[in-house]
Amino acid sequence: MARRFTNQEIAEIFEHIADMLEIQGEIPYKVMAYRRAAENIAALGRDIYDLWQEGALRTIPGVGEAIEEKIDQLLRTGRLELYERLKAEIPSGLLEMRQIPDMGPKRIKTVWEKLGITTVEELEQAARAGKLRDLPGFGAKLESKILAGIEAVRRRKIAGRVPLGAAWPLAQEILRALHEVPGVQRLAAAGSFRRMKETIGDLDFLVAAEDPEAVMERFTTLPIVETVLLKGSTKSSVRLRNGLQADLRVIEAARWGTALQYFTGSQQHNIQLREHALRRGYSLSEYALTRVESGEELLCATEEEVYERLGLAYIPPELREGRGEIEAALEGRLPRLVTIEDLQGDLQVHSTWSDGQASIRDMARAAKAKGYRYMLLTDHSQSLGVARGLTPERLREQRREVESVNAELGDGFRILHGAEVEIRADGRLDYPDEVLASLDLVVASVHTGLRQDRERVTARFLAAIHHPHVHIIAHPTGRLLGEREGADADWEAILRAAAETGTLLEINANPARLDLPDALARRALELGGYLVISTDAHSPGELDLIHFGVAVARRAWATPDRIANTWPLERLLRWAHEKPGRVRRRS
DNA sequence: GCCGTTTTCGGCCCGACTGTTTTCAGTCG
Repeated sequence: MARRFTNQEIAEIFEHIADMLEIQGEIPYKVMAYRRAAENIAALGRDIYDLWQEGALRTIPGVGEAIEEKIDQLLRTGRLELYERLKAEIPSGLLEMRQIPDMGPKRIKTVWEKLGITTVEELEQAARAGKLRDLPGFGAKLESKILAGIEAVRRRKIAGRVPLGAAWPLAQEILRALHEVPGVQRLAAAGSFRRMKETIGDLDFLVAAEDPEAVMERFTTLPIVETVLLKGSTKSSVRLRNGLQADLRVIEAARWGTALQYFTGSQQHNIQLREHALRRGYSLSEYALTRVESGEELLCATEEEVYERLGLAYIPPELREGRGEIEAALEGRLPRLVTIEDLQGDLQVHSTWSDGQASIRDMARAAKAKGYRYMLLTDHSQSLGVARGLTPERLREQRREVESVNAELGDGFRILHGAEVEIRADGRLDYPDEVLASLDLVVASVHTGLRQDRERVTARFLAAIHHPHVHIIAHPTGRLLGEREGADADWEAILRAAAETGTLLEINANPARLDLPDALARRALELGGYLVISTDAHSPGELDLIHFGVAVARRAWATPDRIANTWPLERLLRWAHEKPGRVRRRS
């Protein structure tokens, strides 16, 4: 049997195919088709093998007859003829050149054909020897830019995508600085940052101002700017010291709506929106909606106007990924997305009883101050030694403190006594059933053995989900963004079992995790499941991370009703206490 | 290569900036 590919690996193969076809000079639309298919496969909430077996590959947007056949060939035989052929034809060094700024497919093809250059090293030598400048479309300036680009790539001065949480403080710093510039009328961070995507490729800022010069000047001379990549009259790009690129566009306030819409993206959403506009007789750009027939410009000062004039309900930024949101807006079936104000409590909070940094009282006061009605205390269970997990005896002692703080805080807020219980390597839980039964709510999670094989990991999760006293599965995949992949498991089976047993799946709001990922969260909802959004706070300040989790839920199209910590306490507890009945019915 | 309340063929979003150019190609988003 052919080896198993992940969705990610298959997406990468099509991405490489697109790069190689592009260098070969294939028509751009074909290249775009492979890229789009790759993007949608990477963002799939389902295992592509399941779709393959169901004969449903064509339900993936951008997958038609030809690409379906190629996926089938790959999954059946473990090889893809087209891919192997292209790899034989196109030296791999040419693909590496794509990372160098200003080296696109045409220029790569030129140096390859005219000078026989096939590696970055050869490109560097040719540039140093002044051999590039005489090529058609090249010149002395471009030659030195290419050399600088090679150097930047080598010294890893060019960052790939960074986790949203890492980009957050940088964006705030830049926003603060731009806010101080005189004459700035409106200001926003756009792009994938505004869409709250889990990783950010670059930072995009939009400013409305009378005098673009002053804003551009301030932006390009910020202390955290390493180099200015380009600076025009309405657009500047810089590379920040950490390697992240930041772009700024300045426009007049009257065009704010179209500009913000354009700059927020995503590219796929914009393409689809602009196609939709054309069908309705408008050409849409960042400047205006233009009637195609008369050339008349309609200026939109707000995004709401843009969508309204196109006959669409307003589409929140988190949904703008080209995954059906325009059709939904057209038919008036966009979900009413969950907001931070909908939340009534935080369902994963630690204290100094295990590895937290604050007392139960301090955590509870902070939670109450946020307007919550409840908080689930979830210190670690005994086997997690590194986190000073609690023995059953300590857990009983802790209950007394919970009761005393509850009495102190009075009505209107309640600390629920719970625990974050290890799902052990054999699938059993880290406390005996009678201990679990004594808790208000039980959160179960995996911290060790994430690298077990797929069948074993899946079995562990299923065992926990079918346990009558487990109510929430925390940070399910165990991934750490930019550091560690999530566990390899049959997520479809896990999400389905969770939905059937009414086991809640956590969206962990910590920006290092964001787990469940948005695609799996959306699939969980499709399967009829319910989620919670929790911070996993280890200090009072970390309760504020909740907005990252809300963003993931919104990107998963979640309505408030499907997020269990929007429920009143009584409903939440009733739901939990009904679980043993649901488990029995299913087994 | 994908896709369809203009189409199963003929379209496929729109614009800024740079450098190499006498009017535009390439890259990028």
